[in-house]
Amino acid sequence: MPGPQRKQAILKAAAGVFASIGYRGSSVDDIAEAAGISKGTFYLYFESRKDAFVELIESFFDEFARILKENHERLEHTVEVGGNFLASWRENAINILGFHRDNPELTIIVYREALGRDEDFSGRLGELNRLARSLQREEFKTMADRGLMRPEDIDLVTSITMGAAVEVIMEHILGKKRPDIEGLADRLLEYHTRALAPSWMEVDEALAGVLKRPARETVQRSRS
Amino acid sequence: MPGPQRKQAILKAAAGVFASIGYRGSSVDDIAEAAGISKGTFYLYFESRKDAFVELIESFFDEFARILKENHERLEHTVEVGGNFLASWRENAINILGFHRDNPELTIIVYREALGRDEDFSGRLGELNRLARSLQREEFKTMADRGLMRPEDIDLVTSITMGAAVEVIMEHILGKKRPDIEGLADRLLEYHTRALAPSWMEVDEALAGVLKRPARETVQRSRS
Amino acid sequence: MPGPQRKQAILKAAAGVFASIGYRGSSVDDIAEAAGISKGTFYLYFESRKDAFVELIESFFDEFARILKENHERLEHTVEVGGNFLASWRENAINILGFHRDNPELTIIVYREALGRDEDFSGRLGELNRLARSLQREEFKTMADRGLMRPEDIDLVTSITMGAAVEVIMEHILGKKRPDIEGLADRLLEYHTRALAPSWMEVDEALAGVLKRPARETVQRSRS
Amino acid sequence: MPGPQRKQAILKAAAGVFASIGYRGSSVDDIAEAAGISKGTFYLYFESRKDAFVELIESFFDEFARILKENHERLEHTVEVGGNFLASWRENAINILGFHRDNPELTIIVYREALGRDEDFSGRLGELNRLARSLQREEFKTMADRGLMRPEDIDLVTSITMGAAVEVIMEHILGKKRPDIEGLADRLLEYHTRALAPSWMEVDEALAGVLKRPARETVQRSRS
DNA sequence: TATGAATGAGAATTCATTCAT
DNA sequence: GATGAATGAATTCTCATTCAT
Repeated sequence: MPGPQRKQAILKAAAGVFASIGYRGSSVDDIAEAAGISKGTFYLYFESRKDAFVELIESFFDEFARILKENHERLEHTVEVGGNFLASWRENAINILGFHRDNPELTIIVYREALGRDEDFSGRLGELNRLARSLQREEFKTMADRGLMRPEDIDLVTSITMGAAVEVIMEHILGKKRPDIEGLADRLLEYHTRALAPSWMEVDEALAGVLKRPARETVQRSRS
Repeated sequence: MPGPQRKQAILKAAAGVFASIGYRGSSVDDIAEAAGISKGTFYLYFESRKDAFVELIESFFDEFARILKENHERLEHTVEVGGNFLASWRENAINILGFHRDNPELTIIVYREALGRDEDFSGRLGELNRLARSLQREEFKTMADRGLMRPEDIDLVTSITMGAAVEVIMEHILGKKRPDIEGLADRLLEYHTRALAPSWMEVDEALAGVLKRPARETVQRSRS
Repeated sequence: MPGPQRKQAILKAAAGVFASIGYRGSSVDDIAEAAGISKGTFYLYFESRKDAFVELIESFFDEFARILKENHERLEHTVEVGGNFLASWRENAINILGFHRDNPELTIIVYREALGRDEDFSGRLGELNRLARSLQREEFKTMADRGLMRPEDIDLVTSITMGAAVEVIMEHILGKKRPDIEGLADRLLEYHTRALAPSWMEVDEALAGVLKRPARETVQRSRS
Repeated sequence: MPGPQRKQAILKAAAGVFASIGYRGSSVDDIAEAAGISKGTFYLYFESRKDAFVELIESFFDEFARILKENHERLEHTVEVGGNFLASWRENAINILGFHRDNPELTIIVYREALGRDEDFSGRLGELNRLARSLQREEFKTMADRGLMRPEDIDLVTSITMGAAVEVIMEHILGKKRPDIEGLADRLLEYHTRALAPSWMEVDEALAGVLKRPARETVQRSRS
């Protein structure tokens, strides 16, 4: 097996091991066994167990950061030119959910293991977290400035949407064979839109033009 | 120092150690030192390092489960008798946020460390998580059945509210000297209420009667 | 066994191991076995195998440096006040030979192992070597200035006397049950005195007043 | 590159590596890299790392032993026929110093590394050492028997001259760009001659006829 | 011949747990 | 009860050596 391919194979095996028994709970032996190689071989490709872990984290980081930035630019641009920002928002959500669906093991690793405060990689992840928060915050700021959302405490709203996203990813995407990414994006978008909509906005209408699976209730003018 | 009291002192020290350097990153030496005892003494009170960790988790579990059940009963009862369910919800939120504020170290331990899947305590925590979800789900079910919220995908809404809560706790309560529990509860309640309100509900009015710090926007009937 | 005593016992065992199979050839297992303890216990008293080695080296260094300085001062003082410098020289030699006789294992370690260029302790030993050379050089300088020795290349003479001393120590002291320190000192002193005596000096007479065992030949005015 | 030539090239590279980072500190990788070959190739020419080391030692041994024997025979013959034994001695010294100057890496290896008692090559070196000592001893014996030197403890004198030689080689030849072999031989010869000269010998005169650079002091008949 | 990926035995170090005092 | 010295199993990492290509 050619070098780089073997390295990828080991990384894949390592991702599985880290995801299932955790970084701290795993040993190089576990990884070597999972990859079907000897311990010595592992060290041909990585300097240390942590090295492999960091490489996984980094690859997640790089790709995720790229997506977040693209999303950010799309949304900012859409708002700027007066386009349909809900449609942009939805697309962003789909990108993010899809990315996690496509990287289930890294997702587990990053959201579980990497929260611990290990000198080395917790810094890297704090960085990722700060990046995500700051982009998200800016987006909300932009929307709030244009009157597209209620002038809520943006920091708190950021926490709410990010926490919700993480939990939805962990519970509704990981472990599902065929997660309905679009449906989840629709529901998240609807939820946050209703929560944040300024009073002038015709939410039902706005959503109707954007969601793939239309909002459930819309009507139900009951009580009247 | 009498036995049970000493045991509590050790647990307290252990909580500090686990919260600051993690379960896997800590040693019995660290705990013993933090508690001002010798390693041998630690083993007079606990069978193992994991034992102490599990006891901390358990105590968190027990207290939190009690709160969740009380909350659940209060809300169910309020809905049943046609009382102000938003007020109940708010009270519940305050209880939960307050509990975490009062147990910052255990909160860190549970939400960070315990996510890893160690055979032993991950089971216990999964249990807690399942309990919280199922109570929350039932509450939403009750509300949805009575038309108090849009008949959303209740499982997903549960994930959203729980994820949001966890993130808010981690970001806006832990590490703050004087977290504004009531304000946070108000904002969360408002957010979820707006997101979930059925079309007949006069959200602004309903919230006005419940929130300590009134919703910001309320008016802004713009566009008209 | 009390702590410091155990530490000394381990150091003693380590000295034996290092002396017999070398620093690089030895393992912590060897030392632990020689000391009759477990590997773990070794690490209660030393940070690493190197740590134990360095401690041995340092103790050798400190004691030897002390002796060298005392010797130096004695000789310089004797020369200054016009005393019997050969007697001082002899006393110095006895001190040095005696020190090595009393520390045979450290002697082996220092003169064999420590010559290799390990980043850590070779520096320490280079220091010791430089100290010995510079003191010796100064002594020769003083003697030469006073006309007490031929104005040879002092650096080379220093190498000769030091090399001779090391070899004599290794071959005639180490491994002997009862090395005759005084006899060896006599012979070395006689050798170097004859080699270095200026032409005015009555060597036989001068030595006769200093050596314990008188020079052998002295007479043998043969041939004439 | 033809086999034997390649083997020599590898040995040369190995000598450099052993001399600079030591036998025990070096790896087969280091040697292979220095030789510009792969690790596998190394094993085509040598059975093991130690094998290469032993071969270097052996070649040093063989050549050095040859020189020592030639020297020995020359000196013995000169003495036998009543020739100028000091001139022979000087020539011997030049041969030995020159040999070490021409093989600096092997010199370092042999005098530093090989002192450690590794089962395998320490035996070989002990042999070399014993050979050198016994030849030297015999030479002194011969000289003493003829009254050419004071009847000193020959074993001790052997240690003195050998130790001096080693130190002079290490300090005044290795690391110098153009060591003055003849000058060093002169000085050593003069030193030992003065130390060992029987009372009948006119040392200054005898040396004057042999040294390239005449003895420094010679005169300075002071005091008289 | 030459290669270099793969192996695995070995060495250092850590730390949970035991137990004699 | 309390101690802390001692233990040894577990883990990381290295590197001499092998062998399929």
